[in-house]
Amino acid sequence: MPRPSQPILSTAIITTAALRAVDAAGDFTMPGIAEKLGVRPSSLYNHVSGRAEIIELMRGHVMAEVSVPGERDERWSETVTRLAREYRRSYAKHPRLIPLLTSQTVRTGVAFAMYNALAQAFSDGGFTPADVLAAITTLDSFVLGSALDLAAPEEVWAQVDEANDAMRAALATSVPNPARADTAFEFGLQTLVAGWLTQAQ
Amino acid sequence: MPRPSQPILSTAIITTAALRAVDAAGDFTMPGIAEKLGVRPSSLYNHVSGRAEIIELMRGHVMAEVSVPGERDERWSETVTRLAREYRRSYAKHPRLIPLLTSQTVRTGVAFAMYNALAQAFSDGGFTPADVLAAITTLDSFVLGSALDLAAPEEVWAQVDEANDAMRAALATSVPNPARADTAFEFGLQTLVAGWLTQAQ
DNA sequence: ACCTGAACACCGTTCAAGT
DNA sequence: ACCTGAACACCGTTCAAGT
Repeated sequence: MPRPSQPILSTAIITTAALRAVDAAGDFTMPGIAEKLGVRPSSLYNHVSGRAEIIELMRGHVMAEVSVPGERDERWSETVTRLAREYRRSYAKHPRLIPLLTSQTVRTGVAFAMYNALAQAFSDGGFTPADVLAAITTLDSFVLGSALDLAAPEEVWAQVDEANDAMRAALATSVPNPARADTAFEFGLQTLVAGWLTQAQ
Repeated sequence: MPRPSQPILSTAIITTAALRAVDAAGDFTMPGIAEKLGVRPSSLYNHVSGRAEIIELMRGHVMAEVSVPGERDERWSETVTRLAREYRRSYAKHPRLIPLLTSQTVRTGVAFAMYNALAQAFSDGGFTPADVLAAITTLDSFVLGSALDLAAPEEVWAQVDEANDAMRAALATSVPNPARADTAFEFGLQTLVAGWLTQAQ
């Protein structure tokens, strides 16, 4: 059947298949998702330009899940906190995707609604435009780094024999992922917000 | 010449060649570095188990450049600041390597001296063991995320037409990488330290 | 111990051929 | 417009053969 009357593929279908493969195996291949979709690898090129575009489609899919709240009656720092949690939560749904996204950082499209909301919040907090940009970048780095932590294996903090007393005590408190990663993210977010509140006076 | 009396290769030589390729092209291949070294791809396997080990060797090379200071007469927060800068500086030497390191986060070996020093500093600051672990994880996420930012292309903050007023003003302050990334890192580090000082009372 | 040469399975991508 | 089949260049890895 060279060409069905009804198209079998679409960018959405390809994106979903690729995301499923990444969730399951940590990576995807063109032949792999083609097989899952009952199609030949070359068929994919009728809908996407190549592997790179599929990665960008997955990035867009994740970003589209970030819901940016409208105006609310709350302090700017509470807005930042909520946006940060929401941002990270969308990454957390597909932890193994994050490493694939890091080879090319792109801040465009859907995500811009969130950047705008963050800019407004920091601006409300009294930050100068230059500091607004720096603060957003900080949050971005922190959220991305934290998301990478989610995909990390259990034994990230091994090598206890090399630890000093302070580090050994810290390691003794550790619990399995993703609970540890969650706790660490919340603590770090509190640190950042406390810092911004200080900087904003 | 099937086998020279003096070995041509070593893990160090292979690591350096791979690092050079990553710096230049953002990636490396087995045939690629073999050619640079005037050798056949299969020869590499006499010294490394494969591509994955070469990546770990590069990680080790970068981590080995992190110099951890001995005891000094300074506040714990100053120790943390200095370690964070040093940590990030070692990453910054090979920005394009960072994406290759993110598919598998490992905190072992050489880096442990730094983690120990950080644990001691936060412990001196009065943090509980659980919070020490969280604080180190926060710093780790932030430094890694910031390092990724270094490898980002210039037009990371494009799409100005979608920006609201606050975001537009922030973008107007932007300067080329890596100056922007440097500024953002320093601002973020100040935020974190201010936050930790607040949390530590 | 260490480099070579040949081989294998696999990948991403292209493109003319079909409907 | 969209799927197929064949083809290409390339990759990572293995392994017997050489010294």
